[in-house]
Amino acid sequence: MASSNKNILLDEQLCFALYTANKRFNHFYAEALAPFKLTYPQYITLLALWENSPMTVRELGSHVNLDSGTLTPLLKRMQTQGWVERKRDAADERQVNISLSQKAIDAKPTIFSHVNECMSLLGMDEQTYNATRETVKFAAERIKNADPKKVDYQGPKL
Amino acid sequence: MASSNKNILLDEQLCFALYTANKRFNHFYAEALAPFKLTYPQYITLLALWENSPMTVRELGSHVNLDSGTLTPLLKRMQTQGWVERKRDAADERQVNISLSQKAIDAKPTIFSHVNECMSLLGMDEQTYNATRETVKFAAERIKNADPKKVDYQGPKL
DNA sequence: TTCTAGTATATTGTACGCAATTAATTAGTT
DNA sequence: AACTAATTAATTGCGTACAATATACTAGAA
Repeated sequence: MASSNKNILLDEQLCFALYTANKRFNHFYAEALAPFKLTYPQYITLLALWENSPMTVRELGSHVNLDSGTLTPLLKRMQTQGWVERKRDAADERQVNISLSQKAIDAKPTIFSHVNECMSLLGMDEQTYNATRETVKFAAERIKNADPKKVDYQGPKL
Repeated sequence: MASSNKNILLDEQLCFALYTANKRFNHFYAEALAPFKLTYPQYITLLALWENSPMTVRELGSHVNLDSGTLTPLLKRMQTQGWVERKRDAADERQVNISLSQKAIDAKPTIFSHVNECMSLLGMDEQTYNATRETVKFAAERIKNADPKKVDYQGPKL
């Protein structure tokens, strides 16, 4: 199987465009969420819980694509800040149920309206926004289904 | 100024699509680069250096969008692995010049052909790939120019 | 030349992100 | 009931990211 000898330039890489865009969004949300002392991963955790609370750590992780290694300390910090509550399930003590606190329930409209106002700064109309999101989702789906292990590396060991 | 009351759903957020796509790409490259024991940020550092070596830490950082807080330890690890060399500039001892090692120069074609083979697994034709990249770059540019600090938060302190 | 302002890198502290392992609990088999 | 396999969280270890600070050096003004 002949391999491509094509040159690889940083600014032409889709991965680098995504990497950069993601970091910019992180910075954007860090500022937008600063009044609430929330980080971006904490915010998407709240988004998931606002849609469905309570959830087990595993369920929550399947929504935000994070495992317990990330979620356990994150949720402990959110509990300390009063956003969520963590309770072992009485029926199945392996599970921990994560539920919204009253503070989180009350803050939802305030946070939504502030984030929506910040988002309007992007100056993207709804169609462009949706089209961009679907394009990114399409790429994400392709990446998900690609497994580099299928390409066995035969070259020298470096 | 009336703020939008629009609901915010996780799966409709562009930020979350980018966040997910970026993590998938990270995983993809982790596997693709495993034979070379390179992480993704180390790989883009090499890409920048293959285009232009040597560079100071600051110059390198402006290409990959990372500051010394990230680059200094990353470059030390890459030096330990034999990918780069770090030398204080004789003329201006504040600067540290980062240059490719012989190993990195030699490995370039091998890594390029292996990464290109892995990329072919995505099954994206060149036009789709380029269009997707430009769409993401366009969004990144918009985000860059938006400053949430311009939206002053008037609500209750949480 | 000496003081000061500016610049480049390094360090510190906090928070992810994830692979790998561990510990606790539950379910299934005999 | 006793043993085994599977499941769920928590923990550990490593590597980013980045704000804020510290340190070392250079350049410019008086």
